[in-house]
Amino acid sequence: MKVRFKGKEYQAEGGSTVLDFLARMEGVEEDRLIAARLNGREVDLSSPLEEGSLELITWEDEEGKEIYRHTASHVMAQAVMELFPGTKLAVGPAIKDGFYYDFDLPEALSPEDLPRIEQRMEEIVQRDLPLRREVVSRGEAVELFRSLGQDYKVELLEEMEGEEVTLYRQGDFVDLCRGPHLPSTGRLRHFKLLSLAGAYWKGDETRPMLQRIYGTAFDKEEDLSAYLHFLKEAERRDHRRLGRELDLFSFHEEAGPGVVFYHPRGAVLRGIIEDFLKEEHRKRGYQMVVTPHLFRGRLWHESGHMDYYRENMYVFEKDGMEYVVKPMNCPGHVLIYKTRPRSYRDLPLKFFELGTVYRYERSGVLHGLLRVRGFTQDDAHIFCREDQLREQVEECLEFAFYSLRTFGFRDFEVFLSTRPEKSVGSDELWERATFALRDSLVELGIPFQVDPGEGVFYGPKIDVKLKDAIGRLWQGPTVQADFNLPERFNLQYTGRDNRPHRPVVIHRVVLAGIERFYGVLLEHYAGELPPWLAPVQVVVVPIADRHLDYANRVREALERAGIRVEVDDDRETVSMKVRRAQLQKIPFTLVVGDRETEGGTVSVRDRAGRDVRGVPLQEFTVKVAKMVEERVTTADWEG
RNA sequence: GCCGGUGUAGCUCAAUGGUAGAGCGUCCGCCUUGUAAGCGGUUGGUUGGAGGUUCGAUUCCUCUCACCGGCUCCA
Repeated sequence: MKVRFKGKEYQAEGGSTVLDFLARMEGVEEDRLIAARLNGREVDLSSPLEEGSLELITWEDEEGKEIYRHTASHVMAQAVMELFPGTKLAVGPAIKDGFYYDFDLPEALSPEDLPRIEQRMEEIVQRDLPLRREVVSRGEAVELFRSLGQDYKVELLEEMEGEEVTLYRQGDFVDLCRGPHLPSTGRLRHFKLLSLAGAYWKGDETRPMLQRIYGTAFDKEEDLSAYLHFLKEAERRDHRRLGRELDLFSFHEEAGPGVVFYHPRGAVLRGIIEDFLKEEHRKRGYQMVVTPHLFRGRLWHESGHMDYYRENMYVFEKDGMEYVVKPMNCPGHVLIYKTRPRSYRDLPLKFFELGTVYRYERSGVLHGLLRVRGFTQDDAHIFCREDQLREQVEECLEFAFYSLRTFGFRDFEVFLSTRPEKSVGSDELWERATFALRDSLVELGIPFQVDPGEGVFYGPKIDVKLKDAIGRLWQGPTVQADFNLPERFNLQYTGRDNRPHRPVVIHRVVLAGIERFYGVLLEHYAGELPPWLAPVQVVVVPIADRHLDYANRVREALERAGIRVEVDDDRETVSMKVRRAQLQKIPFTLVVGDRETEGGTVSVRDRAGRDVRGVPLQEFTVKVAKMVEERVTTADWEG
């Protein structure tokens, strides 16, 4: 039979396996092979060869990593079964950067068990057990897993369609699995178990809680250590730690979870972000508004929030009246819209607010600044005609990208989220809104993915996710088209025809929740904020007491140029003061002693430790002021 | 909310049922200092909170709060 491989056609014998064939091919390293793609299907190396086209799957392919890690999850499952007899297996897929397996265990695992399990995995690797694929009828499989007491597998089988299923066996271990897999457990090289977690069976909180073990596996040792290094790096950048170390913000048990206290330095950074937003919105024709935090419940019934969002709202009663702490700003903006008749000539009308909202979040989900209960959005509502929708959405997206780039983010991923199950409004309205968003993205040439069912209850949305310095994605701007809100509140404008018309509302945020953005920003820069964002931009270090006067003159000169500067006048050594400034991640440290005092200069040390002496004060001031003005994203003194 | 873990001085962490400790920090001296820790002393704790077991609890048990890793949810 004929087999096509890498553009050439080969004659192959019947009855041979994929591996038999590949092993004979030029440039194929047998022990690097993971699986193969035969006529478009992913198959095991041990599969029988068929006529058609054959492609390699190696570690370099995404599928290769997946298969490799999926096998790792089977090895882990076998290890757990051996160590904890009676364990019931749930599911164990490969995920981004690793794998997990969910178990129903007779006892609770503790982190100390992970090394034991890892060790047993090593042994299984040593045994070099072949992974054998087996095709059986669904009935047989049900019988097998029932006899093994594997109830979850039985449940999975009962929900599956088709009459045949595949099993994979390695030694005594058997699992229901589509495959493919590595040819044998001996092929698994570098792996590590990372953490333990609870997880509901099928992600359903009404179903049993299982124990999940997360791990990762790599082909090469250096890739594993690079990944472990990445995890360390993420920990080093943890904004919660930076917030404490840099004295930016805190949380307090006595104040309740999920509400942030910004310290003086932290408030400076927040102020810079807010000033940026106010200025940019003003430039783009937004009108700033301010609305209260507390409304009567009535408004939220009208808006639909009480029906669709109540579990997230703080609702209480006073004087027999229902009140709501606002979880969103839209109803407030609508009230302002409705204070007078609007003409088509007023549109688009763009109301912007740094609106602080409170949303009840379940206690287990709170996470530093990234997930809080009280936060401020750079929220705007654009009231426009339907024919202006696309152009307005495009403007929003451009605004968002401009802002993110200014703050130093370069890479983005864009998602279009469609109608969720729990939602208001007719199919027709949803369709129109969804198409408007899609068209804007297409018009701007922005690549995007569709996220089905992930829209908000009142409309579809575009989400922009930003990639940080170490490649993690974070939720950023969103733009939502809403035909429902205008309907509910009976919003109108007078058209050219002197008749009432219904406007469309666009909800959009640029940096989104300021708290979340703040946290992401800290992690992105690992606390080493560029000069325009750094709460303290310069620390002046006088060498001895006699240099204090000059240090203060330097400070005043810098302050006159609008630079945020402090003098470290503690009676400490220069080394100590430099160290403190470095640990505080201050962009520039100026050491001043006799030479500087005489010459009217400063010694500049930047965060990277570069040290340039004898810089004229004037030159330093101008250069830093320029860095701030230009909002550069680094703080290197030279280069 | 659920599963697991953790809560000891401002921070990082010791103390396995028998009087709660270290380093750093704070404060006070001395040193007047040239680019990431000068020296000495001092201060600091209802061991997250409440209850229980015990002659005795940081340690064991129950409840509760907060935090951490996840699940679910989400800006």
